[in-house]
Formats: sequence, C-alpha cells, structure tokens
Amino acid sequence: MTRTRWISDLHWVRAGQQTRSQRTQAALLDAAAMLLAEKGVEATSVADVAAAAHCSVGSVYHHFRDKQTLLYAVFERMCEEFRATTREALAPSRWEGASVDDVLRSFLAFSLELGRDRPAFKRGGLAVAQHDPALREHYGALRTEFYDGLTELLLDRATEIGHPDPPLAVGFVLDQLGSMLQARLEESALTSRLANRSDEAFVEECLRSACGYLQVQGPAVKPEPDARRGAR
Amino acid sequence: MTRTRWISDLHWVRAGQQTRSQRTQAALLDAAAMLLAEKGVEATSVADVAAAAHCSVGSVYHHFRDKQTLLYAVFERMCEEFRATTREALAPSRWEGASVDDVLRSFLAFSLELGRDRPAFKRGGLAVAQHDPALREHYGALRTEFYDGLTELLLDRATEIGHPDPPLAVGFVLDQLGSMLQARLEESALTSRLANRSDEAFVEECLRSACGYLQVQGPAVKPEPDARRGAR
DNA sequence: ATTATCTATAGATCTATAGATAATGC
DNA sequence: ATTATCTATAGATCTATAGATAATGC
Repeated sequence: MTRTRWISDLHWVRAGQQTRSQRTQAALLDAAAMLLAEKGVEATSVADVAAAAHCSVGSVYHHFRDKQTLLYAVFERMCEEFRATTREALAPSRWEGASVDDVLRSFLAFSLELGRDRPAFKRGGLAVAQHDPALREHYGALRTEFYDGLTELLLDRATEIGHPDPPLAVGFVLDQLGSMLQARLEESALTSRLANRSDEAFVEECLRSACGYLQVQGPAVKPEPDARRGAR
Repeated sequence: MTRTRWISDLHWVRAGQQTRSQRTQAALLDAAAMLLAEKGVEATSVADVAAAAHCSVGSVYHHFRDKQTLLYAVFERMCEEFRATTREALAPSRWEGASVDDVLRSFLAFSLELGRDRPAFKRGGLAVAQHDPALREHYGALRTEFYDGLTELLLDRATEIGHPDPPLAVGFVLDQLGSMLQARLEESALTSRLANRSDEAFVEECLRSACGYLQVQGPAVKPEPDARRGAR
C-alpha cells in the first residue's frame, strides 16, 4: 500500500496516483451522499454505493478502508463546503451599510437556499453525523462558529436594537430562527401551518417577529431601504 | 392460528388467551420502544428486543407477524397515549378564565414534560415513523389535531390579541414554539445558546417573544396574575 | 511496473420458521 | 387440550478480502 490520506488514526482514504482514481473517488462520494440522504446510513449498503457510482464493491474498498471511512469522508466533505461557504458569507466587507433587518433577511434566504440547493449533499453528511456523537459534536462546533459570526455582525448594529439586553436577545432570535429553519427544511416535516405558505411569506413573518422582539424598526419604516442594502 | 388483532391487512398482532401472553407482549413493546429510541430502527434486531424483554426470538414471532408489525405496534401505542393525553389536556373546562399567556405557558410546560418524562416511549415511536411515510403522515395528523385544539383555545381569547390578523398570528406563534420545542428536545441537539439555559429561562423568553408578536400583555402587566390562572 | 478495477466468495449478522418442550386453565 | 415458550437452523443480506484482469503513464 502506498501513500494514504488520514481522517483519523483508524480511517484512511487512499490518495490516488492516477486521474482515474480521483474521478472514481468523487463519484463514490457523490453516490454515497445521495443514497445516505435518501435511505439513511443502515439502509445504504456498500454494494448500493458501488452500483450508483458505476463501479464494483472491490473498488470501494480499494479507496476507503471500510464502510465507516467512506461515510466519514462524505461527512468531512460536507463540513468543508459548509465552512467555506459560511466563512465567505460572513466576510465583514459584504455587510457594510447593512441593517439588522438586512442581516437577518439574508441569513434566512441563505439558509433556505443551502437546504434546498443541495439536499442530498447536506442531508447525506447529516445522516452520517446522526450516527456518531463525535461527528455530531464536530458539526455542532461548525454551526456554532457560523452563529457566532452572525451574532457579532448583529451586535455591531446594537444601536438599532431597542431590547434592553442585546446579547441575550440576539442569541434568542438566532436560536429561534435556526429552529424554524430546521423544522421547515426537514424532509420528515411534520405538517405545520407554515409548510403550506411560500418561502417569501415565511421569511416576512419570521422577520416581523424577530424585529419586533429585538425592537428594531421593521423594513417598512426604514428610509430608503434599497439604498442601504448590503451585498447579495 | 386463533383470533388476531389487526393493525392493517398485512400486520396482525396475536390476541393472547392467557395473562402470561399480555405480560410478555407489554414487555416486548417496552423493550422495543427503549431500544428504538436508543439505537434506531435498523440497529435494533429482533434478538436484541427479545433479550431486553427476557424472552426468546421465537416468542416475538408468536406475538407479532414480523419485525415490522412489532414496530408498528410500538408506534400505535405511542399514538394512542399521545391522543389520550392531548385530548384530556385540551378539555375546555380546564381552561375557563385562562389568558393567552396562561395557555401558551401551559403548552410549553406540557410539551417539555412530555418530551422529558417518556423519552424512550416517545422517541421509540418516532423512530419508527421516521422510516415510513404513511406513519409519518399519521403522526402529523395527530399533531395537527393537537395544534388545532390549541388554536381554537387561543382564538377564543382573540380580544386579548392586538395583532391585526389573529388567525395568522396564532398559527405562526404555535409553529414557532413547536419548532423551538422540537429543537430543544431533540437528542441530537446541535449545541445552541439556549441549550445552556434552564427550562424556566427558555419558557420565559419564548413567552416574551410570543406575547410581543401577538401583542398581548406580558405576565408582569396583568392584574392579579395568580387569581386568573387556569388548571395546572 | 504500477495502479486501479473486477469477479467470486468467506464469514458474520439478522429475519423468520420448524419442531420440541413447558405452562395454563377449562 | 390449548396456548405460550424455547432451541436450533435455513436462507437472505451485507461487509470485507483474495486473487485475477485491465488500464495507466514513466
């Protein structure tokens, strides 16, 4: 066995020497992410993944030490994309001149888009995390990093916030919106009233509630709302 | 084979003739609910359930046609308890003289208690529902029934609500609180700010937000808050 | 020559059944 | 006599490996 790339002490992924190798590995990760999102960890067999990636079971084990390592790799790839995307989204330069309302609106739109655009991708990784406390914690830390960035962005605009305890209020509002987004994006969505409404109506009502709680002016009250809009 | 009790055309549960039979069946359902909550559907084998219930694999198949039927029975039992509990909780006589704030406060306390008291029970049933769209829908309908009852209770008190569109506002608030409760009670709770706070603080902040959105008077403003409290 | 892929299969589970044994209650 | 339980095992998966075959690129 030649050089390997390590996820942890026990899990290696072969670093391919040929272009063919990279193509197969990517195909395996894509196929696995899709199947994991669709059927979950236990219902997805290595043979299923191999078939969906148009290669053999033997090939899977040539690239990944075992099934768990393949799953870890799916999770790792999702985390990397999540980290890269959120870091870029939080770049302070993008937010000059943006109001609390702008930041929250963008947060909602961004999260909905992330959940809708790549459902297989994201849900595949989350399905893996569901089965391993360590991975769940790792994803939780990543999520916390994102929410901390948002919190900072919002507290920079504390002058707009009428609530007597801005740090508490911002933390609560982000938790609230995060919970509602999660419920709305869940595949297994237990039917709720808002499920029938459009994303636009959902976002508007969330903002009305959040801005009311924070005691910032709603979008209608602001002077020249469009001129103050940040990037995106 | 003698008389049977039917869950559906394909799933029967044997109606025991001896007291011994009922005891074993209950033990099997308890054991299954616990294991399902802990490890999920696929990771729970029939042998595991039998061992946890202190009986043999053969016994399991004497009582339940197959593994799926056993799982359905766990789900069915959870639904029955949920339905009975929520119907009792919504009895109009319990709510005479209660304010919007009282109703929402009780809803939060009730839901937290339900989620905390019988985690194995509830999560066992939900784990099963997760794997079957039809069951998920059935549970969704049950949940909708509960939320509809709550909505009615709240709209009976519409005079307290300052929001221009009470039906919309009540629907939104219940969705919001439901999402936050679900996120808080989830085992796989992705660390959030509120996870570190006590249930009391969580409830208070939820109420402050909800009452603000609905534009009802907060608990502090009400005259003689204790004298107007409903049952529980 | 090395790296990647495939086929075939061993070994470990897990579901479900058959047939023997034990307990119940009329 | 009937009902419930147990033991043992057949048959179906699924993971992982061994060994043969094909493609790559120095």
